[in-house]
Amino acid sequence: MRKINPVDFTLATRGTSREINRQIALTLIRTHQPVSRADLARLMETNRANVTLLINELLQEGLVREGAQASQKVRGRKPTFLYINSQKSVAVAIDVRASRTFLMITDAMGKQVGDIVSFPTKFDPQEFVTELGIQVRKALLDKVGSAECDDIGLVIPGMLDRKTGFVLHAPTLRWRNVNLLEPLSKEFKGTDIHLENSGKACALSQIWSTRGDGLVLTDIVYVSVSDGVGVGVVMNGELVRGKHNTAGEFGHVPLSIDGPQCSCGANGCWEAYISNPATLSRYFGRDIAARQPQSVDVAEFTIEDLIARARSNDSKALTALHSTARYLGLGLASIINSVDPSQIYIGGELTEGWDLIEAEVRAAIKERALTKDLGEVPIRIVPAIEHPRLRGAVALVTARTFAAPKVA
Amino acid sequence: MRKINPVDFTLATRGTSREINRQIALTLIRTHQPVSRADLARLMETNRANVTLLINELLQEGLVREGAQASQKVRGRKPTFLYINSQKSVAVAIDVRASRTFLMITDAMGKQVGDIVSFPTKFDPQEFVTELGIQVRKALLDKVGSAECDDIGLVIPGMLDRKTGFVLHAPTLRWRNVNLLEPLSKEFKGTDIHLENSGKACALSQIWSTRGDGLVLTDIVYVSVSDGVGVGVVMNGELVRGKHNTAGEFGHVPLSIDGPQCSCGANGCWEAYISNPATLSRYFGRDIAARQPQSVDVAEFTIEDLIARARSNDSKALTALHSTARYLGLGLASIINSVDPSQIYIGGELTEGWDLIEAEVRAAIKERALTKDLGEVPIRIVPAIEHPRLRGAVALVTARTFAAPKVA
DNA sequence: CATAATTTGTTAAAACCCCTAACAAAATAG
DNA sequence: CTATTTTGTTAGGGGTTTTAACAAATTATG
Repeated sequence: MRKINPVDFTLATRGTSREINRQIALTLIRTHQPVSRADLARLMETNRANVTLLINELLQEGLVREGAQASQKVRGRKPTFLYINSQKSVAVAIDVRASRTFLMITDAMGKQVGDIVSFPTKFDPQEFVTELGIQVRKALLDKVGSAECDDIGLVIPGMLDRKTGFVLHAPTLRWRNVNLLEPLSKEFKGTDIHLENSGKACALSQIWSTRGDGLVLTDIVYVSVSDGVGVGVVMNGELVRGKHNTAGEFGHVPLSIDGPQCSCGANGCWEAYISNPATLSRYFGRDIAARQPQSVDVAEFTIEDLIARARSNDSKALTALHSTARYLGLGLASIINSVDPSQIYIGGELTEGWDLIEAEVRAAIKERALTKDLGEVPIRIVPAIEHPRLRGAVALVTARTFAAPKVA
Repeated sequence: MRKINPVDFTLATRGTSREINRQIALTLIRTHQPVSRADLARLMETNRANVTLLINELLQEGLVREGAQASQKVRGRKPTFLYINSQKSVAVAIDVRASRTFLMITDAMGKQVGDIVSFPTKFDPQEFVTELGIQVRKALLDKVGSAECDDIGLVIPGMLDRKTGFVLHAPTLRWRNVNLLEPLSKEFKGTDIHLENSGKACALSQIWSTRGDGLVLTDIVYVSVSDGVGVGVVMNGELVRGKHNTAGEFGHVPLSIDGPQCSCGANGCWEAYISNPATLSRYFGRDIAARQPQSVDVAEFTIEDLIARARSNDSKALTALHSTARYLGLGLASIINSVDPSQIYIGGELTEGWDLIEAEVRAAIKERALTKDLGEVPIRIVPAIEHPRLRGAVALVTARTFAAPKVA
């Protein structure tokens, strides 16, 4: 039950029905492929005639392709299978982080092409874009034989204004009010560029992922625990961006307003309890607020090292992790009580020690969850190997081609 | 950019375009009335022919009526004005509270008919429904001359399952797992009954209200401070309900996990700092957790009394209010950081002393808001005289008739 | 005051789309 | 080989937007 916006609506025209059904057909081919026209007609609960017309249009546009005829055991004419034409376009997914920038080439379906490449992130925005241009073109030539691509999805760990393409604030990159879209558009002429905060993009990628095709969730939360804490929320099948595209900053909701100081200036933010630096500080007995600005090139003791020590019976390490686990759970309870999601996804280095902390996390959640149901929200760990942020960057692109048309 | 749900979508049929444009026309008549067909054609950026056809249908259904011809100063044929036919149906809005139950008769536009009546709330669900039936029919006979109504919108201060119509937990009513929909359906045969949590309904009513017709907000938060703290969130023009319809419980997000005990059992919930009992306890120096179960019929010292004392230079009262103001702002900051709304609405008895606390609230918000924009979110006070919960109950009904059709 | 100009609202026909029904194509069962 | 079944296409009916033309109604103007 959405309200129609009386100053920004979309009238239905002669082509609207076609547009809607076209996207539904695309969605169903994407989630059910390989699939025949007759199958689609059954899935869509319409007639084959309608499907034929829809598919002819999609074939002509090159969005869909026909495959080999299937052999089935029942009698009757063999169906011709349909697939999303993944050769239709080439996209580049880019994950910008403080240490390195990662990139990956994908086809129109968002399937990875070739391996992931990475390079050190340059902190000067202009230099960064120039370097990115070189690396992207090199990767494209390597993997698809042409330096051209149709779409770029880029995620950064920070807040940004999607209308202007400005990075408002990315603490770890030390970017503030940086116009990123303009130089990118100049560097990559003729390609559509989609920017998003990495936490939001990760949340997007989870509702757009096609694994476990039966399961369809429209209300989920993605929590990324790393140097900071990023959160993305999807409600009613749509990413929650808020008025300034800064929604989802649960990382700065306090556990205790008198708690340790956070990098944002306030006290007792969730992030100040559970970020990797917070956990490490707890282990070393340091004051979190007093920590030096991180030097990127110096190999430091990492959270992975801490987890390793905890596994080899370093009781101090395990205690530090358990503290983090408890605070993680208490903060998750706030998210759960306020958002009531169907599922929570957790990413970040911390998840490699999930078996050590799961019980603590769950106990803390139940301690504050308002109802039994809320206390039992399923939590799925997203391992680093799945490259969730790159998947998020991909989702920025795929969402465009498969999303529901704007109507009413 | 909403994802199409591949297991629950709505195909466009022959009538879909009409359905969409019909609702758009209704919405525009509602927000711009009185309005002519020619005006509508301009607003909708379509031709007058299309509007004529749409309106003819709406006239026949009785949803729209023609008014007098307007005299305008330009030359040309006089336009005939169109209006929403508010006599089309009768609705009853019901606000159930621990002390009393309020009800109001409205027309199809949601306009109040007659005055608001109230009666003591019976705590036994069956008795409550029986009493409600008597009162509603009496009010209907009084105000519209017939005991029949088309829709009932009912809000309660608690969590409920909208699918089954069960009240999961309404602390102040002492209802737990009460089947409310079934006895209501029996009592009011042939009328559509819409139940909702009062905080959510209040949020709904704010996006559906037509005052200040230019202003259209799609991301708002309603915070109700009373015996407890209720919050409703609207994102992307749609109410956020979550998986179990329990989303929005920001009242139980902690300010300090070691803070005072809350009625929910956890410690340091926002509600435990800013609810009316919390403020009163602070004034009397009582421990909040130790307070006796409230006896309803005993006239107690209320928050209004406290505000009155603060106005007459009772410094202790003012201090208590200022503390509440600060905690209110700190909690609002959490909501602002996580939701990034265009506007926040605050209702409840506390708002009668808003002039005394506004500065403190704003300062506390800015203290924790992540960006300058977020610190400056507009806040609008909803005075009790507007009867926000009854307005919310009305919105449950009006939203149905004017909402965008489900498509794709 | 007659006529031109302008605006509103309606009607007829064209274009587009879904939907039913019939049919051709292609495969299996008997 | 024939009947049966399934797939995919084509033709026509009905609903909807859209264009174009027109009647109705009012004001401006010479």
